[in-house]
Amino acid sequence: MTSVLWFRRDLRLGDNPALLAARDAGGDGVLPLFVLDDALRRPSGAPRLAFLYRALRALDEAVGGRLVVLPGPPESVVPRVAEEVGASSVHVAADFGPYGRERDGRVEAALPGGVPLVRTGSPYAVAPGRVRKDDGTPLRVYTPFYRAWLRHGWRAPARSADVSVRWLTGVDSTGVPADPDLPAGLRLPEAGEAAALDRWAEFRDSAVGRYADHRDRPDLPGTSRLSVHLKYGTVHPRTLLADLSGRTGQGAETFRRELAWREFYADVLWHEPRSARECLNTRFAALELDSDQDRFAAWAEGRTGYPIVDAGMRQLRAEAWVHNRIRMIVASFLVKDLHLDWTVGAREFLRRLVDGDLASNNHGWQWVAGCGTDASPYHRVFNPVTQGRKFDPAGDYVRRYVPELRSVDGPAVHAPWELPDGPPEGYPARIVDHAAARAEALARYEKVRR
DNA sequence: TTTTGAGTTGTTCGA
DNA sequence: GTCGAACAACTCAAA
Repeated sequence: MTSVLWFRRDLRLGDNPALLAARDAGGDGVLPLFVLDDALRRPSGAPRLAFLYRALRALDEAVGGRLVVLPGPPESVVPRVAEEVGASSVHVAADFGPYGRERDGRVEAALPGGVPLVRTGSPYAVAPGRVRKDDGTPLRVYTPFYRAWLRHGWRAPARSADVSVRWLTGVDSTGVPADPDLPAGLRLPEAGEAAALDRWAEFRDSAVGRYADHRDRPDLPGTSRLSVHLKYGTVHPRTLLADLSGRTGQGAETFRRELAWREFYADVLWHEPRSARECLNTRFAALELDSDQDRFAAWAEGRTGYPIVDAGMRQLRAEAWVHNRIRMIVASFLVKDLHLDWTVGAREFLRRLVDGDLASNNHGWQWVAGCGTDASPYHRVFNPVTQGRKFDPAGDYVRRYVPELRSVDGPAVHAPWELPDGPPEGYPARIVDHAAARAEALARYEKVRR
């Protein structure tokens, strides 16, 4: 008996229940497969593709160079490979995204008779759809979800790292593609399972204790930087949660809540797949939007004249990653100051971010736009200067990414138009007046409210 | 069924 | 400079 283990976004061997299922079903060997699906490759930006390819190379090494990588539509590649090796089953970690669910349905239907697509585990500690209220309906507010999620609990990590699997060969592979062209100077985090575990160990042993205090500070290295590893499954959240269990303290608790946000948004998306592309709260379809391309370009290229916004958007292009606090600030600026459609900003993020995840990204944007799970406070408009002074108190973050402002010392960098000598040469003037833009946003939201 | 309490991440104004 | 209240109701969760 042989089986196929079809990797998707679970590019690791440790704590991998689908791997154990594949091994148990395929006593004579398991064929490790990755399908280069154009439907996923096309919308992913170069940073994400490069990271994916590097994670695949690490995985290939971990399976002794036997990873079969093939381009094409999964519904033709997977059945063909299954037939070629005479597999009696195909194993995956379940995918809960709108595209993945539909794709897996197609693959399932295309497999030869008697060969099941076996879904074991998921990229989440608790699979989307499992956490429910007593009456069986899903939760739409984060805090009650978090409590129910904790009550529900999760399995201990699967001990698959040391499991010996006989990896099959004999199927031709095109191999992992070369990295796409990356923006000059872009440095990506190291990919692969070992790198993920290293990163986690470093965070767990040093920064997690300070996480509650430092996680909001873009000028400090206070966050885990694990988002990209969770995105590609080079580490499973269950592994992190197990490691945290028994740890008291605000830092561990806050980090656990952040992991739960990821699970919450995946759950929301599972129940309402349309929320990937439109407001969860349909009333906001009537919100009056602008579509000024010049303003969008100024935002995307980091020349709005608001230092913290420009620093954030330049970091996005330079590093394919941005601190969450900064994501909120630049998102708020696009939505509330420029009155542009959140979906346009969400798409730009997904294209640029190495960790871009549909559920987390698009629901995060909806939180900022006020049309997602967070019910009401539409009057919450981020002030880019106040946010800068509060979360980048010395101005170090801004100066790191905006060279034109490096001559300005201290927090004065957050409002260069107030400098006695005026703003430094070369730094753009503000494209909008925040106070006026805020009033305009409140007026537009007020109309939708009724 | 009804009622009550609560809700990640904010800003501004006036005392 | 600091602090609390107002923003504006509304929806969701749970008793």
